Amino acid sequence: MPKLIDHGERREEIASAAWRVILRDGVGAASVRSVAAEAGLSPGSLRHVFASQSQLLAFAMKLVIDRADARVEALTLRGTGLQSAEDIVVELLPIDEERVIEMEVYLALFAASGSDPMLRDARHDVFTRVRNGCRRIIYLIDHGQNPKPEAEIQGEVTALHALLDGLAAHLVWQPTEMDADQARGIIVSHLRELASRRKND
Amino acid sequence: MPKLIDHGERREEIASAAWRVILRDGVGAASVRSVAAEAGLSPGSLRHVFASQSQLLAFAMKLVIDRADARVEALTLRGTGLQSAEDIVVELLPIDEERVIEMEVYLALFAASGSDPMLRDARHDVFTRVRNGCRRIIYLIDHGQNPKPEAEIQGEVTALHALLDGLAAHLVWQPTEMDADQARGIIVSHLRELASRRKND
DNA sequence: AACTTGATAGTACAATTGTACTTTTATAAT
DNA sequence: ATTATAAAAGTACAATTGTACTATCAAGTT
Repeated sequence: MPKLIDHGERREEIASAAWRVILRDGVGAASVRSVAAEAGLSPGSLRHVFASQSQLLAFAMKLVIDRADARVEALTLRGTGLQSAEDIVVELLPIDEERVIEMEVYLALFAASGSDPMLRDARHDVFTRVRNGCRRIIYLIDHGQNPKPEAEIQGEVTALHALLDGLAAHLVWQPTEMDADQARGIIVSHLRELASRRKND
Repeated sequence: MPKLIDHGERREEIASAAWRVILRDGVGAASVRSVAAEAGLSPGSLRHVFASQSQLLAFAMKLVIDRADARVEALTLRGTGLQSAEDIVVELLPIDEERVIEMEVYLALFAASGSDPMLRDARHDVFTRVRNGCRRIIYLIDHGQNPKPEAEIQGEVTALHALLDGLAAHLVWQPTEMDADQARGIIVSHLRELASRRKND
């Protein structure tokens, strides 16, 4: 029997090396060679784990959401639905360096996914998971209220998702014009207005 | 004296060829050669007009906003501030094919601008122009109301801008999950709530 | 008609890319 | 100790890249 390697772990190592390259030099520079060098591997070794560049980048994209999911799951939720919703949403914003890195990679790969079938699949998967997170948040706010028609809930989920991604994009791409406190304030007041509107009707 | 060419017009021709390439094959495929071929020119000719690839892509990015600006300027504004604001915002959303194309190019270049100095400048310029458009919209809604503290207006401008870009991104990247009517509805109800909140206090 | 000069075409080159392939190394079962 | 085999390294190759360069074309001034 030969040497055996934990493929899952190795994949994460390589993907995080890809993150570093994307952060430093952009998606365009994330070639098989440069990522392999960043990970301290030979291109041949990398190819042993990821059969193609698309696979590598798709994995790197999904890893972003895995990490965010893990952080949200680890949250101990506070009292009211609104408070918990705020905690979750804030966790999804790129408010510290670690989260900025993740978000930058997320957006770069999203925008670069173009027509590559593998990246398109990953993009759709990631989009759906974030959308579901937004749905959970809206349900949390709804908790204890009169149930609303599904169509209205859909609209609110969609709006929250768009606002969240827009804020994230601005935080990453124009940090001089948007800072974490501002973004947090916008999201929190959006949720509060939503909750108070619910109470009033 | 030799043949003289309208450089401005030629630049727009080449930039729109670049748009087509970016749409068809993604930003990564927008090489000097492929864009030249799409425009029916030789790479040498293209280089005569754009000294580098960065210049070409930066120009292509700014052209998107020039077009959108022109459309907004051409609008004959309707009655109340709120109605006009709605007209403008809707004009900025990618609701038909022409606008989808523009937005796709806008986002692709935005995300690819990474650390290229020329693209960074163009990105900042474009961001500022959209931000100013949002400011104009908020002022339109404010029109005739009690003037609000500047800080509050800033927050509303920032939020509107983020929501707008987020909706645009989803329309372009996940058209199956977000359609033009939905996006328009979200933006319009956002503006209406904003206006009614103004009236109440 | 000759010429000047911008516009265009074409070619060349070094660098980098994704992928395929072969060789070497290391480890666990026999 | 031998061996089977996964992992890693290394090499090769065709294709594409940005840019530089030279040659050709065309138009308007003289």
